[in-house]
Amino acid sequence: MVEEYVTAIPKKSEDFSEWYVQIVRRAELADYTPVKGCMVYRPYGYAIWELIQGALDRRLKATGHQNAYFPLFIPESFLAKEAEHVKGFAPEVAWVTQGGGEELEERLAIRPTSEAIIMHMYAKWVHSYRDLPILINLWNNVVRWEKVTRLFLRTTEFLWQEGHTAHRTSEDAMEETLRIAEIYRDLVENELAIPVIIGQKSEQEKFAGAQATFALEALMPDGKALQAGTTHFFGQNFAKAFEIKYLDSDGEQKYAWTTSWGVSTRLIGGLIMVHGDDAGLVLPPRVAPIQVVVVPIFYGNEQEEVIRKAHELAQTLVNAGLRVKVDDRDEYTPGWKFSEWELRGVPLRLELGPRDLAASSAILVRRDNRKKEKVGWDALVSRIPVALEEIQSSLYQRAKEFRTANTRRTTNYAQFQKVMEEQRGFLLAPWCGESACEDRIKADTTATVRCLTTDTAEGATCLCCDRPAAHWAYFAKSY
RNA sequence: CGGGGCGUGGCUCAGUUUGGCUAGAGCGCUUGGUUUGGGACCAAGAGGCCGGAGGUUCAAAUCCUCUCGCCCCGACCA
Repeated sequence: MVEEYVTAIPKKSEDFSEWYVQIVRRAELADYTPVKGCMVYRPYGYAIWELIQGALDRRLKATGHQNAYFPLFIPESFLAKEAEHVKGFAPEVAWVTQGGGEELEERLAIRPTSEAIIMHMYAKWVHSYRDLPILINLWNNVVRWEKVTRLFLRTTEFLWQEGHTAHRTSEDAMEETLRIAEIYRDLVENELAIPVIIGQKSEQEKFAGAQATFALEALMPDGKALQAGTTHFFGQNFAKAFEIKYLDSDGEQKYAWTTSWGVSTRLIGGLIMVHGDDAGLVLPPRVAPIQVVVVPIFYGNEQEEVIRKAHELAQTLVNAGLRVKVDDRDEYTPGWKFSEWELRGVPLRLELGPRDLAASSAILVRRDNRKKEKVGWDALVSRIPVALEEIQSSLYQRAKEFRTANTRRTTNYAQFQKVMEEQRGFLLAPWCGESACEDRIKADTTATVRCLTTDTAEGATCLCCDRPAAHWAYFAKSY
């Protein structure tokens, strides 16, 4: 049983939304601003983002991608070149109509995504098959005028990365689209400890302008799905709209094949929801800005010695490559600090007091299960990295077990509706692929097709009509 | 955008129904002292003009109008 030390936070199980907002603010991850729908990423929250960035950036560079930067403003006419794209994004674009006090001849979109400006530039850069592929990634911000916003999960402005690639063949582009999806899976499952399913989006749910969209979907504790990342295969849609043509080795002019893909700071929202508990945030060690907090416990005459030793042990851990903080403030009691660092999600706490000093050891406490362990000073450097890995893997396992327990298979529409109403979670069901059924399911249950599976649905009929099913699909309510 | 809820020191809230003197509490904050192994205690302090604008009134946190923001349920949305 988990004891409750922080009373001011609502219980996760009782008021999930309020719990979420409180964690974000009390752990100092983010705060509201005077601008509607816009949030500040506070240092502790931004540090998590930097760790996620680092982890993904390494993976992207290892697969040949390069970072670049493109402008914030996109001329309206560019956005309009790909018909589906503009139709999809126009309703949520913020426009700049004046500059330096003068009306602009053509208004500028504040990028909701950068396909338009990037495709324009790629058209200038690509002439020969030798110029392909182009593998560029951007770390930037985008603006989408959302009607309803939630800290990290959906904000008017948010931080993300958007990759944009151009290829010689359809196969190359599709391979890239799927490769990135697997890189995302690796990132989200292994760094953030959040299990995901990957699958293709339905026609209705795919990206505006894409031929195929693949998504990572994660299950949140309230039974709703969170789209954790997407990759898009554009075919030649954008290449044709923006005239990205090259001369192939056979002497023919051909259109390039393009992709784009992105993950955002929304991942941080997923982290909070999936791993947090009634005492606050629980961070997977690999993305924890502080992996170990050392709390010296001192009484009058031993204070100096305890603090000195705490810093000495901390330095040893830092030298071993760990992210460590010593909380030697004397205006707070140890108990207060325990609660505070639990609220902030630090994976391991190292307690060092007079008793430990006498025994040349320290008490190591896990955030995820509060188990305590006495560790000799000499063993800390070897024990702590192992303990961090144990936590990392335990968080992942726990999340995966939750998902397994909340993924159900059904072919019966009445049962589907009942489960979606009472338990939520992922529902695997056969679907004909027609948007009429998709619409009906949404109207009846508010659930949507999260993604399709590659499982064949031979012999099965659609969940809600008489047609033969085309796919098994994952359904869920979503964020 | 529709329906509902809520905006009062940093935080959580009372006060609003039935307008009335200097707007309250707990926590937090500052200073001093005692403490310190699960959010310590005592004492003395600082801090709000009641989300914003307008109106009614002798008098507005309280009534009316407009407006901004946050939360929830929908609609919408990579």
